[in-house]
Formats: sequence, structure tokens, C-alpha cells
Amino acid sequence: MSRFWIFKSEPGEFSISDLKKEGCAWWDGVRNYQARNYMRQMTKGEKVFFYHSSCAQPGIVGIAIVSQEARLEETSDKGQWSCVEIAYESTVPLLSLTALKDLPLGDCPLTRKGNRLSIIPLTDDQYQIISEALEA
DNA sequence: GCCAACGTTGGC
DNA sequence: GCCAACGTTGGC
Repeated sequence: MSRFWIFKSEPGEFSISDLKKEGCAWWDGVRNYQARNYMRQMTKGEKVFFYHSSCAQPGIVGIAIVSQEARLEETSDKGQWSCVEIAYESTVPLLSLTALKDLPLGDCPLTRKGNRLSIIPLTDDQYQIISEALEA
């Protein structure tokens, strides 16, 4: 089963242009169990929307794909944390959070108030709707 | 910088 | 197991 994801990142920490420059990146440092569990579910080739958060213009700014499946992080608390690697695919014109909120996404952690989840699964429908909005 | 919302921690 | 306190996230 292929799934679709949103990865949030603060552009001041790691932006879509950083990903473009580096080609791919291990998504380490996630310290949230739900986000970690989602990463463990990911399979190679699954599509990722890259989202800029905590910035002047929050929204989707690029596309990436899962290039390596989850492996354990080397940390003192062993066995706890995992991360996947994502590979840069493309940069897209900003699809702002405001615009995303206007889409008929239904219940989505991204547009829920107070949401703090940094890795968000999308349904096929939500993925389709966002893809179409990106092409418009 | 502010504040609401959430996850985690720790005392009981 | 409950819940208050705390730290962090993220939009504005």
C-alpha cells in the first residue's frame, strides 16, 4: 500500500532549497512517537509534500520521495528513535496554509487547530486534492 | 512576541 | 492512573 505524507520543516532549520542542495536527507531528530511510528510505516518511493512551518509563509513548497526506509538512530536512548531518508524531487510555487484550509480536505491534522504533528499521513483523496491545487 | 494547543514528565 | 506543571510547536 502506497501512502502519501507531509513533512514539516522550519525553513530556518532545513528548507526545501537545503534539500535541493543536498539531494537527500535523513530525517533524524524527530522526537515524537506518532511521527516516528509513521516513519516506520513508510516504504521506498512514497511521495512526500515538503512543508515550511513556523515562518512568514507557511505552506507546501516542494515534493520529495522516501528514498530509504526507517532505520534506528544512534542515540543514547537506544532503540527508541527511527528516521527515513527523503530525496529531493521538485520545488513548487507556495501552496499556503490559507489556501490549504480552503481545500475540501476533510479532517486533516494539517489544518486542525493547534496541530503539532510534524509528519502527517494523507489519504488518497487528500493527496489528489492537494496535487490538483499544486497544478492549478 | 504572544498565546493556544498539545505531548511529556513526575508527584501522588 | 490521575493531573498539574512544564516545555515545545506553530500560526498570527
